[in-house]
Amino acid sequence: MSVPEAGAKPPTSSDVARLAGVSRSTVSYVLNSPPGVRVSAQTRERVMLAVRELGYAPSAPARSLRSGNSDVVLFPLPLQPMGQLLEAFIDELTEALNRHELSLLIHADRTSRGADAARQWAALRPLAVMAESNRLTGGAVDVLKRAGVRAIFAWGREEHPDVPTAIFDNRDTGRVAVRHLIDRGHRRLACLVPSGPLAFLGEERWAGAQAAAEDAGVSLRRVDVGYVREDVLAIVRQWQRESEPPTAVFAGNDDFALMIISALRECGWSVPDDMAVVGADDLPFCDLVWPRLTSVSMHTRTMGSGASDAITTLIRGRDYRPGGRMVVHPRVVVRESG
Amino acid sequence: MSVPEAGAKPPTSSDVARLAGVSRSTVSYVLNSPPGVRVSAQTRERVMLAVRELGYAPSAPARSLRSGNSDVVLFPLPLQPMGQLLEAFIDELTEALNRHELSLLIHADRTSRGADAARQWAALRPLAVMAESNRLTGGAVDVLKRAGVRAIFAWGREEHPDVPTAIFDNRDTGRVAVRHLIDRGHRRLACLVPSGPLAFLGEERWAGAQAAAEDAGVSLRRVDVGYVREDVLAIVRQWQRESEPPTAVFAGNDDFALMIISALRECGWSVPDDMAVVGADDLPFCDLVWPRLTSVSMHTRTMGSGASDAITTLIRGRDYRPGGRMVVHPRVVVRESG
DNA sequence: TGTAACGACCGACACGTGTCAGTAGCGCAT
DNA sequence: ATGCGCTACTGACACGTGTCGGTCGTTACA
Repeated sequence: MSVPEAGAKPPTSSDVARLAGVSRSTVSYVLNSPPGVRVSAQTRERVMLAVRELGYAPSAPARSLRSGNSDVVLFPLPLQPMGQLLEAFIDELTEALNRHELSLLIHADRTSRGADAARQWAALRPLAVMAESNRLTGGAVDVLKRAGVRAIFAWGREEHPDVPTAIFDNRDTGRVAVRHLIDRGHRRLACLVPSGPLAFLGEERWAGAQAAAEDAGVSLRRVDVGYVREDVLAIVRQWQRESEPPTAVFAGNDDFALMIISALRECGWSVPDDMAVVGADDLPFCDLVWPRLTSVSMHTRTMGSGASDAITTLIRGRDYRPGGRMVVHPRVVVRESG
Repeated sequence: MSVPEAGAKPPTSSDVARLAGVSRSTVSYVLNSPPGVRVSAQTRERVMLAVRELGYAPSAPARSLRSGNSDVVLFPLPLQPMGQLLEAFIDELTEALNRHELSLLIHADRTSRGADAARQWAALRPLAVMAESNRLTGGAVDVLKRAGVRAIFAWGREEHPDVPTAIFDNRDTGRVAVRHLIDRGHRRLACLVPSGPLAFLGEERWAGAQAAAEDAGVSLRRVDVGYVREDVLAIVRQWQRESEPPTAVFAGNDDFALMIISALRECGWSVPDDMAVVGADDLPFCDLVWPRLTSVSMHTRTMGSGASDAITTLIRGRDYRPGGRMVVHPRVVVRESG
């Protein structure tokens, strides 16, 4: 067994056939064992031996050229903004797909969208594509369908008009958070709306929070705030000067919940007695701080396997029926802070 | 322009050629414009029009079958444990590779390793593979080399014997943290060693911390601790009963730093006056809490572009020379907590 | 008028695989 | 002796692409 050089030419099934003293077709039959084909035990063994000897791996490009598509589920992912939230989702999706002999491929590019992006994705001839909803615009779906992609899914905050969408509706997040606080008896509420790269998240959560407050006839004030500690401290100082400050705050996300709790204690207020605080995202540290942080969780893990089911169904049976609407229902994980 | 069905057969360059009234070769020349080939402007335009009309995207499998390899840099990634730390690294790597017309593909499978895994990766015929060091065992490297992979890299905590490795040495992390505390004048130190899924990280950081303390002749105690809040509280209570408790603690990671700061204040101690605290990983919340959290940062972003440079160098020029050793030097980001 | 050079395009091949149709060998019933 | 069915295998084709060599028409020059 000679030492291979990097960049060498890969061994082909012809090499294996030659070494095993059989035809190339036989090699293919041994490796794929299609229904209704018999190969004698000793031939099979000779082939497998040659495979191992050469370190042969069938060329995925060639197979998918031949078969028309691959075993790839493509997940174009902008890693930047959604990192923590999507991790469990991807994790579960991966495992579920692996169980079906499919492999998840995460294509990490953040730049392209629309038809251009679709052409890039289509070039890989994947079985399925699960893309962010707002990147599937301007004919992107058509390009993918034309390219033979069997299942097209969207995920994100907006439902896609033509494609089943896994909806992370952040209005719901705001809604359940505020409803929880109202159920706890609070009547004067505040909602932090963070600026910065994830501002859109804050806006949506605010919208849901506002709706919930209106429904219940409870006062809710909007507080815009930058992603720095001093802003949060200023807000608390302001509240301290008021005669009727809020008694509970939905912080918009866990980072801000952490900040505002720190700020409150810095100013001598206690949580949750003087002020209840609810975060969102259910990050790991929610369980690790004093007081433990009540937060809104999207059980994205469950959703991962759900998405996998949908994908495999669409791939196997070929009735492609848009309109399935998977909504992630957020729920409040009640801890000590509110 | 008819409505395409999902699962349709993708258009080929022959379709484009037919529609444009030229030969297939001409289509290929228009799309790739190889050196020394001329195509008239009007022909070119007719072809491009047909391309758009059909939504044609050249089949990546077919191209890489023809050319022998793809434009893919494969990154087999177990998303689970390293999430936050790797995010910036991947982010930067993606952008750097995109600049070279290469695309990063993250293959999310956690199960396989060694030669089996290598065969799976090799099947894609990628240009380069950047895998976790401890998965490149048992002939995996040979399989990849045999499969024509031009550049093989490892990343992780151990240097790979045969392959350039990007080393995240967590002993260094412990070392710089403790050295920082010593420089600040502390002489009685503690180091938290977390249990749980990331225990190995804690062990390495502890090893480095211990070495730094020994070098300086300073006392450092090891404190094993579970990933729950109560353990941390118990530790602080224990310290309060001692006559000469530590004056500074390296918490092992940012989560524990957060916990121990909370616990300390719960018990009436102030940070950093009564106890200095240093975390590690430099998570986003370090800047958002009171007091701001001093932490050890690995500037993985820089490393991403470094890795990209190495990869492209190895791919373009074909002199493959193992032994390059990229070490990520951690550095202390000094804030208020210690 | 002959021919050389050149621009613009085309035909044919190879890449590695899966699979269909076919064949050689053999036992067995007619 | 002939035909049939079965096992175990092989030969040949198609998948979609990039590229080499070749051809056809036009222009330039002697």
